[in-house]
Amino acid sequence: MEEILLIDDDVELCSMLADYLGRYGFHVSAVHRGDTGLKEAVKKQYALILLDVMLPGLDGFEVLKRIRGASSVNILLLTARGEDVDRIVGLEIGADDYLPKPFNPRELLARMRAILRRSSGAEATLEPTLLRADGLELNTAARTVSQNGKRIELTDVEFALLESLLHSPGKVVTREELAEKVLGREFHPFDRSLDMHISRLRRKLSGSGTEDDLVKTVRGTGYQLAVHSGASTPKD
Amino acid sequence: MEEILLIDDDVELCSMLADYLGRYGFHVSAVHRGDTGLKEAVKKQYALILLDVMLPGLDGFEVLKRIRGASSVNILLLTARGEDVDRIVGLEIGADDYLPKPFNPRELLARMRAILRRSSGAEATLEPTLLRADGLELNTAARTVSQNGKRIELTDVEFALLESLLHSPGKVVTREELAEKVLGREFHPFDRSLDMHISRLRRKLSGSGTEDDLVKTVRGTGYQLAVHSGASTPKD
DNA sequence: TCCTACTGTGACCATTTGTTACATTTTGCT
DNA sequence: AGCAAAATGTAACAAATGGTCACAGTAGGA
Repeated sequence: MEEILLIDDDVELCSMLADYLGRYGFHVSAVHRGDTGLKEAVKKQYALILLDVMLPGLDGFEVLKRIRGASSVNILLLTARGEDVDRIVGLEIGADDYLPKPFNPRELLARMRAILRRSSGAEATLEPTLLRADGLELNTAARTVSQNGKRIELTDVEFALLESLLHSPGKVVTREELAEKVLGREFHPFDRSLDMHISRLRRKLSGSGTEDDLVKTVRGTGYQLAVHSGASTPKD
Repeated sequence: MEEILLIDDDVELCSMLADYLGRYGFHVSAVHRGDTGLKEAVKKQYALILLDVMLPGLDGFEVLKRIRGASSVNILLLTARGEDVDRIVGLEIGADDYLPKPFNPRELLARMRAILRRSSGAEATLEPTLLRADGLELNTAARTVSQNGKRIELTDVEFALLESLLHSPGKVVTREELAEKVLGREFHPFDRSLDMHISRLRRKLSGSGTEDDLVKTVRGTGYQLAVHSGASTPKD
């Protein structure tokens, strides 16, 4: 059931829409003031917000702007009586679409679906690419790494290295594999640069006092990310 | 070569625009009266009609209405006075877009292209195409960008650059790709202009203090737009 | 015409990455 | 155990890569 927030001071319209949209699989929460609407909009994660322009408490445009400052939730603007100026400004401020009042509920439904279709498609690119193990967290989308909540700055090679290790925590990753994935070239027995990068990575990760070292060497084979706490991401 | 019909009584403006647009691959036919404009509009199939509102012979709105009666050709309205009334009425009658005079030829070009793009594609609505991530919002229809609700002014190259990155937030885009899409040429290893544009773009985006920089460098490969607040990753 | 904004280029600098050399550890052998 | 060879760790330096300043060229607008 998709959660919809309806911000409109017309109580009767609200209940009518809640009823209508309810029949099509939407759950509508309605508030009738701009300020409370804004609060609600940022508090909860709605699939879509229907926002009227003429509002008591806080103007609809203002609400729109402030929501946009905090979130990229879908917003469909409802403009009071044919005021097309509103449409224009609304679109430029960042509404996903607009609908002039009075509107046909059917058309509203169609537009809502269009917006949701678009955004669900786009969402596929926003995969939550988090790799975790043992207090380590690597976010490939944000390209950040933190250890026990503390941010760690890594260079690109170090990042790729940790990413490869974190892909299968506890498993040994061969030098050959690492060379290919991290350095993008074949491994040569006398190439020491991998060792260097491991060394640098270790220095940046805390708990590098010989024992408890997160990155363990497997002599003759490769490296492995030590896993102490059982909580990890089963990826294979 | 796209055929454009320009209906405007300002002869000088007409020749200036014909010249300007000609340089961008449009062929502009100009007429200076409403009635002759109407005739021309229905006689031939134009890709787009630029229609001034204040016209001798026949009022611009009237022309618009009558053209619409016979054809669904693209129409961009040029409003003489900045009076919003014009805009409103124009859109309600059925113009695809409007542009208040005096306008920047560049903006006209951008809007013309937007209309043509829309009409050649499937949709013919006024829906904006919004690309978002992490407080950033890029509106390809209005050609605007804002960050956390605040408008940001970008040059064409910067806009194209951000657009390319925003197409796949959190993913690395190679230099080769960017060079082709943004600069329209092949990437040459010693070409530093991409770097410059990235640099300039970063400066305009807030949060450019090394860390949490929205535009991340992936050494040896390209760039990536960092996504921190994945809309799909609720922390609780 | 001048003025302005945008784009591209060369130069210079900081950071990252690779290499060499040497220290240290491990392993195998006697 | 003692020793040598092999593997790994790391410091120091060199090379590559990217960031940005400053300037030049260009195009558009006044």
